Amino acid sequence: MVDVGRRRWTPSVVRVDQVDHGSYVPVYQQLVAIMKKRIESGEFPPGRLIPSEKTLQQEYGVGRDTVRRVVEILREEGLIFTVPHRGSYVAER
Amino acid sequence: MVDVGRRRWTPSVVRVDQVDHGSYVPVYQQLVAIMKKRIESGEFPPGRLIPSEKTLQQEYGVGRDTVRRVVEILREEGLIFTVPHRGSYVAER
DNA sequence: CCCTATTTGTTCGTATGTATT
DNA sequence: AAATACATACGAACAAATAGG
Repeated sequence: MVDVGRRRWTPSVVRVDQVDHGSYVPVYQQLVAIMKKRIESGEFPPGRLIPSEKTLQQEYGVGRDTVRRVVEILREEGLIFTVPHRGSYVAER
Repeated sequence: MVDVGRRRWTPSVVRVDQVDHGSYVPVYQQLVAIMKKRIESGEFPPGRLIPSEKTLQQEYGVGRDTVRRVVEILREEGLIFTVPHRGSYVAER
């Protein structure tokens, strides 16, 4: 449970396994957090392909712009590496 | 473009045109002037693609809003023409 | 060799939010 | 109020590389 901020009503705390379009926190930042969790949880071990951009778009109901930004950030932080036209793999350790 | 001298092997010129965010002149107007100069100098001859919006954003450290306005002005003045999903080309003169 | 599907790369189109001057 | 400017976010179109049959 993480406080992602909200606009009008309560919880003030929500699950972060889905994106909240009404949050003050940008969608791409929420998705970065989600993907980090999925990677660190071991769901995607080192060497494993993460879902394609298209899959991620559908899974989270976000645009490609957003997904590509998320992937770019994960890559910059060294969590994954991308092979053009093949996909993005989880980096070692 | 300014002669910075002190170099045997040419370019002999270096781009010093950068946007001044502290100026009273709006950033978009500064960038319009810069791009006009780049086009008229022959850096981008007729038929040549000018840098993409994203590239321009990065090169000059400005927002997309600003870049799009610049491109729109150059287009209205007939210096370039834009092909959707391809880019903007320098017009024949 | 060819055809097709998948996937990332790149670009412009459009709209909204936020802040500052 | 209006202009300026950056950030976020969704679409759409097409290219190019890859893999498989």
